[in-house]
Amino acid sequence: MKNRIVAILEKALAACRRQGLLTAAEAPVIEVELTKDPAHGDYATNLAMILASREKKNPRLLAGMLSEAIADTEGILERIEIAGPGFMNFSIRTEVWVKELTAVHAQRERYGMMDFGRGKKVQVEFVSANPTGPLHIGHARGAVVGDVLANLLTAAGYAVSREYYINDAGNQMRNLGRSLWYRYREQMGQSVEFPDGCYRGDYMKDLAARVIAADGGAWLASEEEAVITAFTDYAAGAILEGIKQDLQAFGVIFDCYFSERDLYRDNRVGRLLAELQEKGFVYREGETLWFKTTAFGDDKDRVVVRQNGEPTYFAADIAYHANKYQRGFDRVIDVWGADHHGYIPRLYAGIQALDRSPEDLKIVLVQLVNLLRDGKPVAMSTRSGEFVTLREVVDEVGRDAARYNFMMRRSDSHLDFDLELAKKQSNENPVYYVQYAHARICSILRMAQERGYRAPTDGEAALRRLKLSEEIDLIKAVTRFPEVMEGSVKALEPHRLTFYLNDLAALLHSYYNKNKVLSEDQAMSEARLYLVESVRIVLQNALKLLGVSTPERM
RNA sequence: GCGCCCAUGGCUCAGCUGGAUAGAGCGUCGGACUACGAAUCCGGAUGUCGCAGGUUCGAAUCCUGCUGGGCGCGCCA
Repeated sequence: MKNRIVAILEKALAACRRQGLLTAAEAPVIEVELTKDPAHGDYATNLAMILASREKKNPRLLAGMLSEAIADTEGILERIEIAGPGFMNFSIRTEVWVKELTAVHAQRERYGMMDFGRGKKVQVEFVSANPTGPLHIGHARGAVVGDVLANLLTAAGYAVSREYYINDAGNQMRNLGRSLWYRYREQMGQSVEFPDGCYRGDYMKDLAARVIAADGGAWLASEEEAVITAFTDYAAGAILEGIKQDLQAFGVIFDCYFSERDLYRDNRVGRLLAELQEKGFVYREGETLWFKTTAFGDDKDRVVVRQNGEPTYFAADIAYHANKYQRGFDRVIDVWGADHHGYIPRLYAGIQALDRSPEDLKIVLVQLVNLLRDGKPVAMSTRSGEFVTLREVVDEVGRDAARYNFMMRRSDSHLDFDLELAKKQSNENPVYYVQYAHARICSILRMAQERGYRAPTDGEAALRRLKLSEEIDLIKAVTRFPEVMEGSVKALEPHRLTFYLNDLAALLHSYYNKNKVLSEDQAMSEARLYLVESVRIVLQNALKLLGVSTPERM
């Protein structure tokens, strides 16, 4: 609908320019928005005020001129009003709103889906937690953000791949193997002192027990270095397997798990560094290799190969991103914890040295979750083993409530997650408000079937009965869905969906309480069935994108 | 010290990239079930959009400077 107004305005604008009524060199971008106040009609544009400054003319006069030039060939406009400093307010005819619903019914589960992605390959990389322990509640937020972003991009017509980067090549991995080694010895009856940096959670005890169950004390006889290497692989593999299962229970399924070790396997890191050195972005200082990130706006240059000859994490990350583009992704989205923000300029420098545009990389920052229990902060640390796992959250709060909760704030704002509150208040959780609206409609549909009522199939005649202001408001909300989708995808802001859903559910509940859908008047009932069914379709489509279920009964 | 993010009713947060009288939820006060489901609805109260300037027809939104909070500044990952 918005686009139709824009199109009408474009024609009017062009007409005015042809007639020499407008003289400025370039035509402005036309912006049309939904009005907040019904007194301002349905849509409004500030076009005349934008023109006013360019043309040096009175905005209200310009608005009048544009209004004269408008040719409403489709007959969708009830009236145009000029208001305030020069707004043009458009009121859409009621029948036109009602007719919009036919698109919802025609497209059903495709309603709101778009194709502007044009099949371009996009990769969303998220979670990417080191396999040193189970995922905890902090990872859960990133998991949902990444997953829903991927859903949104898919819905916009992109070819999306979900990827998990496994940082399995650093010192942390070695610590993991060593931690298991100490636990193992402890359980074999030796007295051990755990060095700093060890992972001490219960899951390590379980792993040690599994090793003992399989091999007994056989490892005690082996040389320590060899044991640690073997234990590292074993622990990382087992933990990663657990992570995959936890993610699956949370409704998150990756297309690809990419191992950092693979980057070293055929010397991709080394070859990449050589290439960058050739291009002049890498220089040597003694044994150390530096990347000239300052050439791309970073504060200082960064080391890519240490004095001891080992490449840094950063070096591997450049190689990793080079690899992403080599795999044909036109656009790469990384979802990171906000504590990594200082790393952003570095990575942008990296991809630009590879001749990629900064446009090809988008980093979405997710603020860490502030975990509370009864209002008091809970300290979390993977190493000490004190944390609430993703699995526990899913089991206790439920998948739907957990996912919806994480989607209720912009990803870059802090999020308090109170465990007791989430559990205790599960019945008052906003997710149920939305799901209840869906279940309610399903209930009406069941009742309608019993009475032998059917929503009209093409139904334009029958739909003329929908003319209450609550009905038009509901239709407006329903048909706004594609616009919400588009904005949400383009801004990479999935939280907009939950706010929209809340609005839509509120209108539905309000309408339900005020007006009976099913009555003695069959034609009226059927028209209203058509309306609530369209609400249901949109609720379902949006909830599906969030990975939240749509119960027919609750 | 330098950099990034944040500051909006009592609390938690939106505010569609500069629009008209700043909105929700929770909480609070008062109402609505012989009803298609009360996990719902209806109504009331609550604001110097951190402070001070600036940009313009117009600022919660953009710029500058303060104040207060979070995070980051490794040849860790």
